[in-house]
Amino acid sequence: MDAISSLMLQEGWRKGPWTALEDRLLTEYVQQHGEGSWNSVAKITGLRRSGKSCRLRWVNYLRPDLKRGKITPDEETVILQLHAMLGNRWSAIARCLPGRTDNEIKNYWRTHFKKARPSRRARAQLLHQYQLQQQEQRRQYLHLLQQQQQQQLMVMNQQQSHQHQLQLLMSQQQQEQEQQMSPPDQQAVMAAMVNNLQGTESSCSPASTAEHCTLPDDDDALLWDSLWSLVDGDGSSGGEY
DNA sequence: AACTAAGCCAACCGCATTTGC
DNA sequence: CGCAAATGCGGTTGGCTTAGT
Repeated sequence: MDAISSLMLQEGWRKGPWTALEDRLLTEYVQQHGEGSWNSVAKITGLRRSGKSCRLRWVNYLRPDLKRGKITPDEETVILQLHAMLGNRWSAIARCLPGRTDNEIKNYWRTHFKKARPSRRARAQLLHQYQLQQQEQRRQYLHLLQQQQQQQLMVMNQQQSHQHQLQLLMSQQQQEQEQQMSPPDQQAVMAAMVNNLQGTESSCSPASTAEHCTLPDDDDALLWDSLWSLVDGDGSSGGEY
């Protein structure tokens, strides 16, 4: 362990507002080493800031591509629309607004659009309403799930009967061919049948069904958000208390 | 002028996820 | 595969500024 590291461990990390010198050291570090490896900033530059703190300072304040100044009406519209769709997924919203940070958007939304904290009684009422709403939404979700499972079942049944038909045709074809047809003809017939089958299945094949009917595994929250906005109709129900 | 409340924003904290070993 | 470290994310806090009384 070098002298700087042991000193930092003894004295602990610096907190609070960043000074111009600290900003300069961090900026120079990023210019030389690129973004990332934030924990080595302190070791290399002597900054007494944690990696987390350095990353935050860079991402929210020092990055050269940041847009300064107030949020424009256009940006505000985007924020509102995306928040209605995504909820409090500030980083996802920020990715759609180049030059704006998740922190900036979060702060903007909270100061401009977040509802004032209601009274205790109002909160109790809201909680009750929310619980009822959740029950209803779960019920609707389960209903959708059932519908989806039924659809998948139908598709599987269809496939099975297609396969059965195919097997029948193939055995018939084999018998006929053994009696009269030449190999090239058989191949052509088989190809036609497979094509035919694929054509009927193309709109509801297992793969495409899975792709269209299920939602991304990695994003269960999105599933609920989507369902909620469907159920809500106006899509503006992202109540946050 | 002094005080207070509200608005605003930078920074911190804790937790979740990703990555490297 | 399991663990620790690094990174990312959303919620919260604290302090400065401004507007209102």
